[in-house]
Amino acid sequence: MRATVKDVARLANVSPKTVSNVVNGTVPVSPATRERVEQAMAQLDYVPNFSARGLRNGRTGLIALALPDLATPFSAELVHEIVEVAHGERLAVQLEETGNDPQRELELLTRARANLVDGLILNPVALDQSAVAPGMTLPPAVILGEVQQDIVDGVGVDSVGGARAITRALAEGGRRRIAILGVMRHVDAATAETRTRGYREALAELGIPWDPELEIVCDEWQPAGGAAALAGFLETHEPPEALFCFTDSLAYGALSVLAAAGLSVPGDVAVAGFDDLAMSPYAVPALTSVAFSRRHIAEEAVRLLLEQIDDRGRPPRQVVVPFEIRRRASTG
Amino acid sequence: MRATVKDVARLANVSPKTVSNVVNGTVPVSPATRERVEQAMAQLDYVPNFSARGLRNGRTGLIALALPDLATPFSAELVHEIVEVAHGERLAVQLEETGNDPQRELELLTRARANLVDGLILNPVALDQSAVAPGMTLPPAVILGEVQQDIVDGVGVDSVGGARAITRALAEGGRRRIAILGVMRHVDAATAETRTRGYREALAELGIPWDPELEIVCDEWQPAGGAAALAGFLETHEPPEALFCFTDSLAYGALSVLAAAGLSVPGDVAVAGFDDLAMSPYAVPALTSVAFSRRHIAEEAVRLLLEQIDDRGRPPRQVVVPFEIRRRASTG
DNA sequence: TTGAAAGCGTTACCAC
DNA sequence: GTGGTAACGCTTTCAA
Repeated sequence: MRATVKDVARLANVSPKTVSNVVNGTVPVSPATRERVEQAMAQLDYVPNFSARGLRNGRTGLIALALPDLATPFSAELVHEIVEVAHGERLAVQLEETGNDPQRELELLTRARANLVDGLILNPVALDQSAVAPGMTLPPAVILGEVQQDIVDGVGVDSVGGARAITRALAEGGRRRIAILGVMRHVDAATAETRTRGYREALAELGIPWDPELEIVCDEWQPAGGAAALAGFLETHEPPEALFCFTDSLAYGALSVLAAAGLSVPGDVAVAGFDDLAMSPYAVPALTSVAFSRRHIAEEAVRLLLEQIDDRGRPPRQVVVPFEIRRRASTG
Repeated sequence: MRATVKDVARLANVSPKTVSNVVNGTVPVSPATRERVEQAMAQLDYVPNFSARGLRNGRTGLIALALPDLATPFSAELVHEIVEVAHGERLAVQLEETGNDPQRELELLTRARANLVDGLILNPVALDQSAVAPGMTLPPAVILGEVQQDIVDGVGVDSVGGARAITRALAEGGRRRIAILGVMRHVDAATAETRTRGYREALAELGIPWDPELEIVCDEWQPAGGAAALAGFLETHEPPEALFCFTDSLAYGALSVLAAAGLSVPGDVAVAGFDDLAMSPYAVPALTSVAFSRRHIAEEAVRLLLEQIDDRGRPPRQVVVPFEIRRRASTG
């Protein structure tokens, strides 16, 4: 059986309260007592019971991270940073997968495993504003991605700006037939919308007429989905001069299809992505992308969450992290 | 303030125990009572307090998953499957990152956050047998990867067999100068050792003399590490006819370097990996790899863990999941 | 600076 | 089938 505060207290000849004081370090304890208690803890291999602590003071030291698809490289990079940052704040991270299901997203946000986790970092895909009624009491939560919920804290990239900048970068070599890959039809995805908007704004600024044919639909933002969508496009259309893929994962699929079709990148088609995944410099050819710091996002998200936990009802706040274009071989 | 069993009981005119019975469904409850209680729960938006439940019955419904590096695509695929399988067993997953630190691995395994999680799935890199003394009482734990701990449950692939099979596959076209990428020098990594062993066994079977020069050292199993190691090799050696990379991530780095060096794959060098990541079919060229089911691993790991939780002290068990060679363009 | 007692929300045990 | 009571391990009063 595992040792409890009582066991430690008995062995150290103190009261349970004193043991607690030593463990938590809030109240000063005399060095001699502290020494005795610490020795007793070591001897009994004492580990605090987090359930009991959580029950007593309403905090578990656990936060939940909910992402639509955990299997992607992007999720991995984000999870990694959030776990690391949370660890630095002595928080553990519990993982949830929402699978693009708005119902599941909403459920987490409202009911939550409300009493197991202190707060929630959520990357919703299809959660729309109206779902969260203003009256509801929400758990401390931070939304990742496009800012659409002004009721909750949010952290996101400037998707419109990034899309505009990368579209302009693709146009630099004089290319004007610029396509995008990743427009969503069946899902109401804010990220796809904002990136489309940035693309269109760039076209307007460049004086390039908008051609709806060049907005390639792809509901699955994975290499397989991107490959299938682009392959379908090439069956009925001339290749574009440039292609902006809404994520690097989509771009990998695109590069694969272009290589198979005997089209050279960037000779025939310049290709760019968004996210700048860790492996994008090692794509063939190395992929130009819109980069932003996952660490930065993680830090802001955890910080905002802790602020909310400490001060419920503080007004919601939005943070936008900056992006940067990384030019590599895929755009020449 | 959040509703408790007492609030629900009062509203439904029953005792707290009855509410508990309804929630847990172990003891039969009359339909009428059940109806009243469920209505009261809905009305009060009742959510059970997991800390209290955990304190009371010694189970939290949380398991920990500890991986060396969460940022890799492989981790993402594994995490995804384990979270899904655990979810099916009504378990939540808490994530830990060990960063190849044996100290951290050992700490998790022995002390653990012992009272917050019911069990632990651990993918150790450098944990050696001797670290875990036979006398220690360990929490329920399952080790992922090479079977080296016969004190604990384990789930792994047949790394030796996979490495041998892929080496033989690389030799099929008559190639005899076959190199490997991913041998570890600074880390005592079981996976690297077993894959090296499989490679050497295949060479012996094929009658190909062993050349230590062709065992390329690379301590970092990422595209960047693989690229750097292979680039260094090519500076002082002729290119091999075939290259077995110990993971697909390493292979991505290798493909990138070979393309930059103007070497064709598979024309000049056939390349194969291990893991068969989701994006490997979309590498340029599509990557041949040793495949195994992450889902299978997840199912076995969670199953073994649950068995242990239900029956502490049952003798440790080892599971080996099968592999399969997936031939793609990178080997012709 | 330390001790005693109460209570967090839940469920197991035992009565009815 | 249902209700009381006690206990899980911890921390927060309040006293000394």
